[in-house]
Amino acid sequence: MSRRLTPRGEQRRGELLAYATERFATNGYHPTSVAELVDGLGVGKGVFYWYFESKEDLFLEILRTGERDLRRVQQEAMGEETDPLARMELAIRASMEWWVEHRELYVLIEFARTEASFAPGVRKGEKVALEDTRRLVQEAMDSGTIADGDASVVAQAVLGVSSILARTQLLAQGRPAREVADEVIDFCWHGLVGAPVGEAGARRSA
Amino acid sequence: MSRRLTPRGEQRRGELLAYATERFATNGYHPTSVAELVDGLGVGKGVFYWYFESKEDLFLEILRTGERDLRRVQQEAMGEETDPLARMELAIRASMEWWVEHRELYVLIEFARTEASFAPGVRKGEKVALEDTRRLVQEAMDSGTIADGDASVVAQAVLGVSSILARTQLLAQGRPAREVADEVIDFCWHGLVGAPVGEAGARRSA
DNA sequence: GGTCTACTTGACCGCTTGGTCAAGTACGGT
DNA sequence: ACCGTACTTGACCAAGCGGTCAAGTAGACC
Repeated sequence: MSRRLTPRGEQRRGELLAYATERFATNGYHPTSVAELVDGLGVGKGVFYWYFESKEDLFLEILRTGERDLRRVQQEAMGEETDPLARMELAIRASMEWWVEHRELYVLIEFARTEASFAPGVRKGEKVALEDTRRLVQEAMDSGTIADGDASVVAQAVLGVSSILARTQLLAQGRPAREVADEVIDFCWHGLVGAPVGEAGARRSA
Repeated sequence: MSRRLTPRGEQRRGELLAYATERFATNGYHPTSVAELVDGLGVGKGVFYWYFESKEDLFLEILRTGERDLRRVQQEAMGEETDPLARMELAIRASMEWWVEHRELYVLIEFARTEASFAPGVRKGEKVALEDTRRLVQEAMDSGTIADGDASVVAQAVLGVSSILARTQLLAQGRPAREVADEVIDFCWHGLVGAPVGEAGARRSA
């Protein structure tokens, strides 16, 4: 849309984004109508189309800002750390904290991947996340910290474990971010058979 | 619906299921209308409602039969094997072969998880899969093959790695099921740091 | 007080949707 | 040849959809 907004307008836009995020996440994108959104906020329909070009535009906006914010948080968390595995751990921990605060986004991204009109955007975002991770894995392989292999596949596996434990442990079971992050790292670092699998899933080596 | 079908009817029903699966997977559930389905098959709309109570009913049928079939294939693959880790490996390999033949189902299950009306069904199916896996992990922990920990979390992680590598390597990249299964097992067994991570991702210990 | 622009209203529109049904057709059994 | 039932047709429907817009309101700045 790219419209100049006054502070008041900015706030309305924020209300729409927040409410739509919640409705889309709990009811689904398609079953949630624009009418439902404006009624829920007690405003006229024109308000919606003042701030967004279309329902699809709104959804893309939610997706884009979410992905951007997560990446920002991860980069910030890694800070000045130079060791690749340590960087990865920091990013994973930060991600878990982030998901707790943005739980609705999980299901929205999952949905977006299943629809032809949104999938390309999601894939682009995931490509970035994969590349970020792949680079760290490759570095760790080069320095001999972890065994050689296909860095891309390994990175994908790490993302998979993070993703599924975020969904099932963090979001569904409501377990603390800290604990879940411990478990992600524990499993990714040592697997099932490998060395020190801490009983509480909390001890790591690196 | 539970209607008695002649062989001819059975075939029509199969056509509808197959075509709908393909359309839903590539175009999305909501954007694909019943009209599009019957037009695509060149039949009248009444045909659809002769075989299915509703569009939702059709979708649930696709989901249910898919999940049932995958589980059947896994159980068959494990056969008489008794070692828990070996059973797990057999199930993972069988799953990969299965996904190649039923690639459309992946995205359908993902979508179903995001919609209030379908999510409970999916969760039930996933609970079964998790319990199957958890039991194997627990057995392996009890026998000392793998280190102690929360079997449920570890099982979930294994499912996560299988799932994401199935999606990205097998379905998106089109790599052979055999190779992808190797990589799942390699990562799950040893993680990043743990012992023998084969260069080709193909050597395992157990 | 006037004016300009950011914002808001809600009736309205064209269109599509999932679903129905009275009427017909194909076909196996006798 | 005829009957019964499994199947097929497609016009039809109410409801809901995303989106528009002419008209109005509010508040910041002069």
